[in-house]
Amino acid sequence: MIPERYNAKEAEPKWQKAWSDGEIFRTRNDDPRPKYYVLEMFPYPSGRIHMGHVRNYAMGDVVARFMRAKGFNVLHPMGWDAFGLPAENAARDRGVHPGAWTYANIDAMRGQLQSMGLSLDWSREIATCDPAYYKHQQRLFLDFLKAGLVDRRTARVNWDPVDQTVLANEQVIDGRGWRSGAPVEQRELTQWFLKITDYAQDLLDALDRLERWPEKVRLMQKNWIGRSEGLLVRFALDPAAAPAGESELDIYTTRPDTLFGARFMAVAPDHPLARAAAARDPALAAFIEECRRTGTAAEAIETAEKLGYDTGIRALHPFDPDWTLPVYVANFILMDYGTGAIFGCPAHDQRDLDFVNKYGLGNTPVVCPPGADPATFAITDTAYDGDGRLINSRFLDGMSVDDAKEEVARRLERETRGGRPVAERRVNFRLRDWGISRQRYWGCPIPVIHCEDCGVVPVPPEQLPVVLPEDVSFDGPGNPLDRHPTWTHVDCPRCARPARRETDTMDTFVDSSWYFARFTDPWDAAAPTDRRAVDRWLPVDQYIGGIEHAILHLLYSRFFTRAMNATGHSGIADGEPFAGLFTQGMVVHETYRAADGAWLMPGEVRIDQEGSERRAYRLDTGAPVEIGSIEKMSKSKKNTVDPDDIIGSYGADTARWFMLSDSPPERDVIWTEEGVQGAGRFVQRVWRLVGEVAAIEAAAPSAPDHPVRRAAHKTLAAVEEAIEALRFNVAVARIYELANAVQSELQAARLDNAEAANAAALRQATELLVHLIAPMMPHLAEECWGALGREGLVAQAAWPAVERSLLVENAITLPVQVNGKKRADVTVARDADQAA
RNA sequence: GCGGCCAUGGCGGAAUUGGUAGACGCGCUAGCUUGAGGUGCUAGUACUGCAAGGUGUGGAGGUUCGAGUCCUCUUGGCCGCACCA
Repeated sequence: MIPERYNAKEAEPKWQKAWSDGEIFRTRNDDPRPKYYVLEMFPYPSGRIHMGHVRNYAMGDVVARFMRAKGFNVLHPMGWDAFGLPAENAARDRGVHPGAWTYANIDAMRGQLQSMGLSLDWSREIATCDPAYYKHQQRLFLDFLKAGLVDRRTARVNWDPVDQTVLANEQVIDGRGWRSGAPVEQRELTQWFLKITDYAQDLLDALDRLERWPEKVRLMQKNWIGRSEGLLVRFALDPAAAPAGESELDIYTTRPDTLFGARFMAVAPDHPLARAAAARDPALAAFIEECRRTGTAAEAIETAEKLGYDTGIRALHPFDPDWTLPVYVANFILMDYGTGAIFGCPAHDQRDLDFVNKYGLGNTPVVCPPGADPATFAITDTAYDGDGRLINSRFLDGMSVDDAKEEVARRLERETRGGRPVAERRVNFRLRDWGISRQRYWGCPIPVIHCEDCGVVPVPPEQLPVVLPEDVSFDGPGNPLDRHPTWTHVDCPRCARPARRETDTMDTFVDSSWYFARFTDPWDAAAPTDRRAVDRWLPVDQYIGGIEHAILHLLYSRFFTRAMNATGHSGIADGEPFAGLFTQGMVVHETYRAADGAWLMPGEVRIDQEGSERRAYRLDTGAPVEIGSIEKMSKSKKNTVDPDDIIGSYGADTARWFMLSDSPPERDVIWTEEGVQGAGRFVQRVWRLVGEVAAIEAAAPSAPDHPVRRAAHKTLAAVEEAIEALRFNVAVARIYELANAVQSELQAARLDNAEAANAAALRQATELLVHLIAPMMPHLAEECWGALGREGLVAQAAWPAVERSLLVENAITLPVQVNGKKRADVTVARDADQAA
């Protein structure tokens, strides 16, 4: 006897236990079936999962369960991106050790994920803060060091004054720290770098081959790598005014064609020539100091005037030694792009034009736009950067921009000064090396030792891991490791004399740059990876996560797999970690605001539908509440919904189903109470249908081409296609259609007094329906599977095969159009040969 | 400023990729049923019109027998980068 209502609260833990007891999601590396690796970005253990996680993991689980049913050996693991600053903040604010805080959070979140019924192989669980994990990361670091992929150098770095740490360029957003939001300062520090620029060209080229990546992400990475082709030109300096030892100024330009439009030279405030000149000119030194203070914040840059200081140094034009150009130090020249120096051509570069207009240096147009009169063409406030014919440029006159570029390059390449060519063609990248030093405690220690005599000495591999000390205090500012009384003191592995441990830890993005590789054999204690496992499993076939990692994590990981290939830790084809990438949209929700302006949580308001009007009232006082805009769920706007509450009241299947329905997965999904209720109604409707179908006696075999069988197989084909394309909302809609078809047929059958052929067809269609919902609502599917009298677990059942013959209609209805308007339908019988 | 994406009913969206626009869900309307745990069922729901019909995928053109889909221009919204020489 089947109870009337489906009880998710009882059913879900029951099936979760059945899956777990049967170890049916445990993946073996020696399984001979074709592999499929599906991975969702692992979470930071903040303490609670949020709806974004539910959406992300629901999608991944559909793919995992579907591919498993399709006969693949599916790897679907989960872990924790467990190092990071919030743990230290918790330690400081609440006096709990970062490790204890982190592991408590992991335990809580693991329980939440398990309540979602995800088909994860928990035996492969890893946490990046576990010495058993970061030990291997330290090993990778040492091997990268040996291979020349690590650099230690003094560099001007982004310093976050609030978090008291260095940030990578990628972690500075609009001139502010990505976590603290504080304006970033520039500081000179000795830092560890991973030489991602070694792979700039390859990282760029391979993007074109990542066909299953969103175009948007590929483009963002392309722009971030920022390749340009140009000319490095060595300008001679007028010896009369040059500082001692300085005879040349190297500039990089992508517009050598405009060389005859040059009006000035400019160098960055940090440029060696600027420093040399400042040494003999206190006013210049003061100007440079002023530039430094302006900072790099977006607002500062936008409002900043172009400022320059004439050093008195003069550069000689490469085509005319009698033509001298003043050398300025200018605040808008970046030291870390090109050579940190430019030649200014005001007529064809807006920044240069702004600059000359301020300092009265004038301009000479050298490119005449098509249609303009070369005799009268003049530039005043707007630089012209388009195509055209060269003018005022001696031997270049009349040439196109491209021809002129080529001509200048050809001539200057041939000329030499001091045994070197005056110019060289250069490919330049915007991408900088990845600074990984962080002055924090809760991160992976960089495994090197500083010895006064031997310099920087790597920790011998057999001494790994360098484990974080437990007894640290978070009272003072800066890095607690620096203040540790004993941990820093260590003997030099080379000369055995007292030495000092490196106290910088690695950027947490290092941790997440190879975890997907570790999942392939997380038990290996001897090495970061087992070559057979990692080469077999990687690349990840389908990676799913948020667009916010379009550059940071996804670029670093692409670098890491290349570096691992180079150091023998992997042999991944093309060096690419993720063959397929999907970036899912956010979960958004209405906001509610009380009369006093305070935000209210969804649980604090009651929504009334008054005709077509929706009105909100406070639950406690009944006072009217303003319904605000729909925004990303956030604590500050209080428009969050707790997954625990939803799973507790509706069940995980309802939450999963709603997350997958409604919006296309790459777009934002609006979480609504009505929508969840709709999903909950469907759960009950499926259960009722299954119950009624199961109760009907199927006396005779089904007519093979019964309409409901036809509908079921059409749906099967459509859902399969939709899941493969990750179009879960379409798959959901097709399943609704099938449920409607089954329900109609059931009613028809009841009216016919349960005609036998219908009953068998109905049963088959209903079984297909259960197969179809299984990847999305796995618990309900198991319950229905049993109710239909099927043995075993639907989670282990093979995906049904589409009967192709049922997809072809015997009769075709054709619209008859006249002048593009439908005027009639004509139904014709399909040719029997074609129908087969 | 540069680059990209998007635009379809009251809402989220679908459209076999150039072939009946609005599937499916939400909401709403009417009726029946149920009556204490998120009911169920039936019918309707792009706009306009009593109807036949007409109009309709942000706007304007174009290609085509046929355009939500392709091309050109344009408007609005969202996102990324941004003194990159």
